[in-house]
Amino acid sequence: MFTILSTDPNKKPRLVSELGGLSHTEEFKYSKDAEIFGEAGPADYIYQVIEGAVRTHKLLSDGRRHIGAFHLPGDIFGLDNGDFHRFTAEAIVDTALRLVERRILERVAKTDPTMARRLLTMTTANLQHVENRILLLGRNTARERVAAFLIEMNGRLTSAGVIALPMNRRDIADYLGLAFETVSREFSAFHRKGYLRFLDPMQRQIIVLDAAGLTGIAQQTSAKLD
Amino acid sequence: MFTILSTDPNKKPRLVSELGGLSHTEEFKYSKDAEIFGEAGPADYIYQVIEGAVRTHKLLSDGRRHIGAFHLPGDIFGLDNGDFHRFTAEAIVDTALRLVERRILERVAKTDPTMARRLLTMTTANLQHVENRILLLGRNTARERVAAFLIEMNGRLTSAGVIALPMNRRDIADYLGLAFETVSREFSAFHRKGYLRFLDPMQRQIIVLDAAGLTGIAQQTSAKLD
DNA sequence: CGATGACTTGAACGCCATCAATCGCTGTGG
DNA sequence: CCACAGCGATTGATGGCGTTCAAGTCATCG
Repeated sequence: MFTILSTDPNKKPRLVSELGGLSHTEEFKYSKDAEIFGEAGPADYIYQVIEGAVRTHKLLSDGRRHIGAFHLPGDIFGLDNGDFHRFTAEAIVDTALRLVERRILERVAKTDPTMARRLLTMTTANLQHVENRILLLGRNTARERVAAFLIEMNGRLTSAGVIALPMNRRDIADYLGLAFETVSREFSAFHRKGYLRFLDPMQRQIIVLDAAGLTGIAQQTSAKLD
Repeated sequence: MFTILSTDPNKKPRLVSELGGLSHTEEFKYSKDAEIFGEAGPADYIYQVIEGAVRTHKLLSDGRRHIGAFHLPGDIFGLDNGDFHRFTAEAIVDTALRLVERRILERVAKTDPTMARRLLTMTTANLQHVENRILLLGRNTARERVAAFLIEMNGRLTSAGVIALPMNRRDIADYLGLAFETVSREFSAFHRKGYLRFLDPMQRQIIVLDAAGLTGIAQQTSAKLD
């Protein structure tokens, strides 16, 4: 499932610094589609993406899937503030993660209000992300949702002006509460309008030619999804 | 807008006890539709409902309204963990609230990890509520949403077996992401099926005759909305 | 008693899900 | 090395659910 990589503490120290210079971080690698933790499983660690991408999801009783979030390099996830995870986490592509034991955080937070403050800040950021997504899912059309998604990704994983989507259309659909065909159709529509250019045949490498156009469509409900 | 009522610290002490025996709580009364605080206004207080009901909402640029939550007697709201509120809060009916100054909480939390822990717990509860609502709004039909709403309210504001809804159909619609006519139609459908009985002509006093039936419709996405 | 607001109900349209066909790329085994 | 299977994506056709527009009822209030 995963293999120990290293315990190098300063390859990408954002997590460590944000969480107060903790030692005892470990690195693991997960191959594509590997499960990182399961819904209702014990929440023993929190995670930071070093390389790759992660999706967290819930399965509904009728088989439908809800993707709660995509986690990209630098992002921290798995902080559920409970003994059990509320989502399942999987690697979207081959992924390297840094792990921190949750009980260490808990222990530190018990006596250190600064650490407690950091945990609260992270949870609040999480809450705001989810509140924004409620607006999107509750009130917006398919076109608006896809536009908002593209804007979000344009801000989060663009390198050299190119969005390199790690996830497939179905993942996006389950994130936006749409059928994957609808996502595909809206991508095509934006392409036809000249808002997007595709670089590869699978159309996951995307250049946003008209960000203002997309923003105009995504409108009100704020594109600040993280 | 509002009037000072009293500073009696032990009329409904849940907030006080949960937040660690703070003094300096005050009571205020708000009349129907009065604004308690505005979106992006300074978050100087947190609030507990003593009597009545409160809705928190956001307005979108095109006039659509999203209701984030209903707050009923005993509920605490306004804890945004930032300097500004992310929602507007209004009294749905004549309402009495207890107020606690946020800077007092902040000061206490700065040195007391237990208080910090309580704030985190409340924020996490908030987060879970919102996550459940995302499932509802992202993936469920109108029928399922209304059923889930009725189950939620049946758990939260039933007295003597009767749900006495303080909010109108439009409020419910904006909470569930539906048109108010659709809410009305689903209420009627449940009534026809024998799941509900209405006690008043405006049909806000409701007896749930078949909770299992409603639960069966609300299904998977968990009815535990608080 | 006319006006207003809350709610219900009907009719028609439109968005999006569903079902289905097709295309292109990738990888695998004969 | 090529045929074929399988996956990801696009595109088309169709139908249903929920919105929108509209009318009508009932209760409350000035």
